[in-house]
Amino acid sequence: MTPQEDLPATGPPKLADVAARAGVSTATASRVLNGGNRFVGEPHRGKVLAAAAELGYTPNAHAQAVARGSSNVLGLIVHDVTDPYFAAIADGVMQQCEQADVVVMLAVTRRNPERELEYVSTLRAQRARAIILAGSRTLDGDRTQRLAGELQTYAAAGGSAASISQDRLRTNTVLALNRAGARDLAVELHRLGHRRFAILAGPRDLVTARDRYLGFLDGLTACGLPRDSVRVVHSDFTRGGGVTGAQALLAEELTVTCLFAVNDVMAIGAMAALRDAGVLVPERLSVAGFDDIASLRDVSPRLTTVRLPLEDMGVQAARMALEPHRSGPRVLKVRGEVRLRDSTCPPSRP
Amino acid sequence: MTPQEDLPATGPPKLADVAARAGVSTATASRVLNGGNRFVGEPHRGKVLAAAAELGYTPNAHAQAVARGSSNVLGLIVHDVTDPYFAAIADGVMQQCEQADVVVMLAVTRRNPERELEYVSTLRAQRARAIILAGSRTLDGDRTQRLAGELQTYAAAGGSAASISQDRLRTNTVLALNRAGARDLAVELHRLGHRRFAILAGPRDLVTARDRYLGFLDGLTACGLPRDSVRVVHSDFTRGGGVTGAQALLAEELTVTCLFAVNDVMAIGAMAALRDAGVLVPERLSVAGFDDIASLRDVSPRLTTVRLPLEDMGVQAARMALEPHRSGPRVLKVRGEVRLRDSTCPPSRP
DNA sequence: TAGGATCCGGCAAGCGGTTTCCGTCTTCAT
DNA sequence: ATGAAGACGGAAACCGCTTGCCGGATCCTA
Repeated sequence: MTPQEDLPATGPPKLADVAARAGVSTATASRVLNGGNRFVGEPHRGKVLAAAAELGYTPNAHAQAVARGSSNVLGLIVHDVTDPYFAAIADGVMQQCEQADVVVMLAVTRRNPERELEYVSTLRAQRARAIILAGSRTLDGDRTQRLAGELQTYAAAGGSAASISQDRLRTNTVLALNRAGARDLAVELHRLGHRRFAILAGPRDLVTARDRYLGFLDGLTACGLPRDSVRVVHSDFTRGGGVTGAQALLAEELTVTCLFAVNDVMAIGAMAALRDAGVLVPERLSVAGFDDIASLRDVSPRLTTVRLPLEDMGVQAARMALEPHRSGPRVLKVRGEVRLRDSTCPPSRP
Repeated sequence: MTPQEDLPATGPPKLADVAARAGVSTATASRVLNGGNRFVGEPHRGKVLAAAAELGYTPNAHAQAVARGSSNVLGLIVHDVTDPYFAAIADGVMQQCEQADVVVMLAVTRRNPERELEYVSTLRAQRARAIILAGSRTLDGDRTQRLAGELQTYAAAGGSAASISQDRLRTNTVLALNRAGARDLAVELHRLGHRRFAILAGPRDLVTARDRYLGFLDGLTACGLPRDSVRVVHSDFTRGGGVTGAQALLAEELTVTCLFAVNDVMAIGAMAALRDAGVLVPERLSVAGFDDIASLRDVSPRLTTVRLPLEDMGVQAARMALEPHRSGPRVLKVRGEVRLRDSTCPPSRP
């Protein structure tokens, strides 16, 4: 219990210190403490273990990484940890990593694509065993190409990657079928009797937002509604975006009966704005979101949405990324399920 | 844009490759690419940069860490990322780290104290530049001592740590004045007219829970209420704990007019249970929480709570941990502010 | 009892960088 | 012209750990 007693305060004890104290070579010490394959005879073995304990020795993971030529770090890049969507995914990823005895480095881009690129580079520098990118791609083809390129060289160098969202990066992907999910939702909402819709479509250049938006439109046109009868508002992909989007809608004469926000946090923001404006949900206006984030449990009215198994998507992505190398990139498609809840009902004035 | 063309696919390019291609020594290459202090003449400098770009060179952070004897990784240990409390703290920490050009490794304990210990060890192995522990200590003195010990040796080896919660680890701490905050809240609630209280006190051995619980009791007794007039229920420190705690309360004859849950997520769980049971909040029962997590914005009725500047606490902890070494551990106290909102009102049946 | 197989430690050569120290070449004042 | 002072590049010694290879001891078999 009394660590480093004879070290002259010169940083943490090293393997050599342990070896010296145990009266063996560093090779032997290394073998008993970390090396897996070879056995070491009992007299030595015990001494090394004792010495290590007395010194409070912890191997230098960096040194091990360089000596072994591999590390057990997985990099996870998300846009925003405080967003329950990413929190759920991160949770799944970390669960899987814990099982695989891998530690995760978390990077937060704050929705800045440039920073995403930077972080990939940083993680490459860490020689991360795998990199997972959660979060939608943008329509910026140039940047996507650069990112795909980074990932390609990373893969060429033995790393393995996975992305959660779109399969535009030529790498393993957990692909959410956003378009199909949104289409299903539109059909259900139409079946409920709605004919006049507004969409909080999120940013124009965010692929996830766009897919959901277009999918919803698909659904409506499939039901025979004219495409231009739908009121579309673009705003941020965040709660704040939901608020401002709803406010924009409220500023004009409100003739729609149903509002679709392309993700739950936007829907939540919208509902807050509607509440402030005294618009009743769902009586006056039905609202639906997308994702089914956990915090939905506690918003009222309970939000109609399309459920995505977020945590599991994180698990799957981690599994793909950690799995021994396969030939080509794999794509795992996950389909959302419509969950009709209290925030939607048949329109009052048909 | 055509990476590694002449390497025989032998992993990522190394400094030596760059140096060779540029026709200089590795020393020179190192100096232009990473070394900060010495200048390199233009002819060489340009060639090295070009070679590095052509090869797609990224320095091996592990090798750098071992050579330099230091790394730029900060370890952050939280109980649960999906809990908005920790998400907010993590967000603050990461903001600060980004500024300091430090990457963060996130570890999640799932509220298992043993795992906390493990992770400290792992982070020690990573030679993390700093370690931040967010999350309450337990009453388990033995374990706390072991943890403090780990941190001590870590500090002795040049690391610096910070904790967010209690100052029981003999290290830098952002200390939430839980007891005082809870006391203030109790006084306000008493002032509102409440005389019969129930407390969802969380786990018995969690210091944060205990402090808030005792503080609340302090406040009530200061107002002249007998300590044993208060109904106390112990359950998990989570939303689920709030649900079960409230259910336990509902199972008996409910005579209290006000319910205090020692954190917001528990309060939210409790409100859900109450809603399911048809108990109106606040008309029939006032409910209050603690923390003021961000997701409170969207629960209704809006929850009365004690506001803690979570994100800022994360920032401060990171700042402390990253700041050049000072003599002793610092303790930064932060006091919560009572926020009276819609979930509490004067009792109907006094 | 010889001879090979088997074990088990240690030596030392890396892993991919950084940095000290030294030598050469300028530059500039005297 | 000459010596001192810089400036700048390279050789090589690390950083802390792993691991291939070697050799001495022990064990087994014939």
